[in-house]
Amino acid sequence: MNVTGHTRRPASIRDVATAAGVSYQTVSRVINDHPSVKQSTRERVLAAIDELGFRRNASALALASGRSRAVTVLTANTTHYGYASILQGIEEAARAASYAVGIGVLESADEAAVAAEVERAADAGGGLIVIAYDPAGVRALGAVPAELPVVGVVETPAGPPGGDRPWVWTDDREAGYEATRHLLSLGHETVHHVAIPSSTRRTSARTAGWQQALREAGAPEPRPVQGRWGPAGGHAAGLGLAADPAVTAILCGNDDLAVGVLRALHECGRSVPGDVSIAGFDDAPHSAYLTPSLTTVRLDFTGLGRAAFALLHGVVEESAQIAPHPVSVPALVVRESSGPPPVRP
Amino acid sequence: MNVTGHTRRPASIRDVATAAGVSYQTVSRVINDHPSVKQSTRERVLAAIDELGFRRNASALALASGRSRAVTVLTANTTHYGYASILQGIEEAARAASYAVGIGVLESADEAAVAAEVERAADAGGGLIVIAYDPAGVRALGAVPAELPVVGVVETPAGPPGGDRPWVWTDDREAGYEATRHLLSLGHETVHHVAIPSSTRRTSARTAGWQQALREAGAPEPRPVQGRWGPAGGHAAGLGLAADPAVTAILCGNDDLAVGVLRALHECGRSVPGDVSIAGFDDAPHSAYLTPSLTTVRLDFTGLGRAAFALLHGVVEESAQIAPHPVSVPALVVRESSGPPPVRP
DNA sequence: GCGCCTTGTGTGACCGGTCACATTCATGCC
DNA sequence: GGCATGAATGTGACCGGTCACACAAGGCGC
Repeated sequence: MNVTGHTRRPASIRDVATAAGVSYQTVSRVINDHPSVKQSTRERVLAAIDELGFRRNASALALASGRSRAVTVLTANTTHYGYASILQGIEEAARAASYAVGIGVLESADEAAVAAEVERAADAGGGLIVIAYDPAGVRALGAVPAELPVVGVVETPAGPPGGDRPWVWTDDREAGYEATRHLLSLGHETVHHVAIPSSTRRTSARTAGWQQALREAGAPEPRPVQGRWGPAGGHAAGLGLAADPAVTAILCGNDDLAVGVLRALHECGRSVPGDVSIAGFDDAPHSAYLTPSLTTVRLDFTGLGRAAFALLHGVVEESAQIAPHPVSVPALVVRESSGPPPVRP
Repeated sequence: MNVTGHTRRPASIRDVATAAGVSYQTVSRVINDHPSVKQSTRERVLAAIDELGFRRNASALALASGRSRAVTVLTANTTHYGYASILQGIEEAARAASYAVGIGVLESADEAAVAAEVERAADAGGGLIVIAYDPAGVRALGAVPAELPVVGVVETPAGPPGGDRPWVWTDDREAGYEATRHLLSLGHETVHHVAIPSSTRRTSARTAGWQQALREAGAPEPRPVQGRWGPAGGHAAGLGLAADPAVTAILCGNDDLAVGVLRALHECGRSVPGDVSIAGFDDAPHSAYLTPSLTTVRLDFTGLGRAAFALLHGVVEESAQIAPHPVSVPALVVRESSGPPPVRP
């Protein structure tokens, strides 16, 4: 609450200049740490800056200098663990490079809605990072005008999504493969699968890895159950699988789904891992503390976010280029929820 | 990929103007939907805009018009359910008002670090929303220069945090009170408490509500166990409580902590709710699907975020003012994890 | 004692928009 | 027919910075 009551407009460098008895250019030199300013002058200007509460106008800076030092993240979700962690990684790296971080949520995968959101993000200026793990994200990545600097966080590097845009990725296919191999190695005849909503109309990379492992092992390939996001989706899908006594192992598209599946099995009186083994993806913070604790595949989302920013930074600043490769190998974490199948009667 | 190879600077309204054979002001009128532009002219300009891929420069717009239509959210965390949900609510409301949303993470509560982050956020222009649920956030709210438009999302409206800034809040104290009353009403002699890290040096509002309920009921007041964030913190705290046979009811500062406490009790062979009852806060998505499902207090974080933005919007645009009151009443959700205490031998 | 470089400072144009005002032309009214 | 009115468009200044360049004063070599 200032005493004057009405909000006066903030001080500009010219205000500071007159207050300090110098030209605006000298003020500009001071705030930019230009060497050739006399010490006494510098102090006078700094005093004026402090007194007037001068704050450099970001818009004017961006307009005049051309560089915006901003990145906007487009994502379909901000609350799911994986998405939130990627965002966190991006923010970390951006902060270190003193970039501003903006977010835009793709609430619907609808063509027009996505286009509008991309437009908004583009208007914000600066670079773009699009999390293209789902249809909305993939569509958004495709809708980004060609002249804008953009990096995609994608599920699979090959294939149409992303076009010729730079991208980063985690090896979700490998993760799915590893997890499935683990379950098969315990003696399960096959592994059922509750899939996350996929980025393409076909199947997610995780699902593809699962399929590959089954095929290599010569195991039967049950049809994957399409889950919605979140524990509720897992629960719904799990109720169906729990009713089938032939199901002894379930690979869940992420840990959230796994929570729902665990609950569904519990409700149907099937024990984990006694009757059914469960594995998830992501190693969310609570997964280790569930009962039973969850076997899962850990993916370095935060590192992925950092890599995405680093890549964008390289593109925008046209300096060091970073090779777009998987930033980390997925790590299988075996816990209580997976074990050998029940002995056949 | 444009054929020229080198990135040419984006088209401005003057480029569009010459291409369409009109003045730059006419272009400005077209992009602002000014009524008095001849239909044929408008079409000509729109065609030129389309052809040149013109995009209105956000910085120039903000600089010239004064209005920035941006809000920066300062928060200590983006992944915890409550924080993430508030952010989601803010984004939703901001998107509806076509505001850009920026985020700044307060990684440390250290005075200098917080000040630097506030500075960065202020530089970004536009309004600020500070989530002041923790020491870093409270400190940040206090460090915001007086002349900047800011709204705090606070734990308790009274008291020093926030100063005379506008704020929104959820009635965490009431939530703590309700949950404790519920547990007492089941017949527990008293309720133990694992607290979330508090916003002040004293106790969180949730803890205060718990205390009040115990006092009113004349129940003994055990010292609250200070937990860190997340399931790991809950687990550590839970191991201590699980060892004490006198403990029959535990109120956890949030659902994440509750997951850890549940696990700790399980490891110590104490059943829930048979031996010990558990309640949490927040009603996180997975809480309903845990085994046992978690009794908790639901708080409308998304609505809180929307309200925070609405308030800021009112402050910035100096139009409709919204009364800063609790946006929703906390709702107790009773599930499997709470029940009567075990019968004394 | 003159030119020359260095240090310190100021001036004008510019970034890409908006705003206030001026101008042109067609129309309606008396 | 003269004039006010309104629609359609253009001109100049301005927002708050940066950049390129000009310029004054002092130190140094010759």
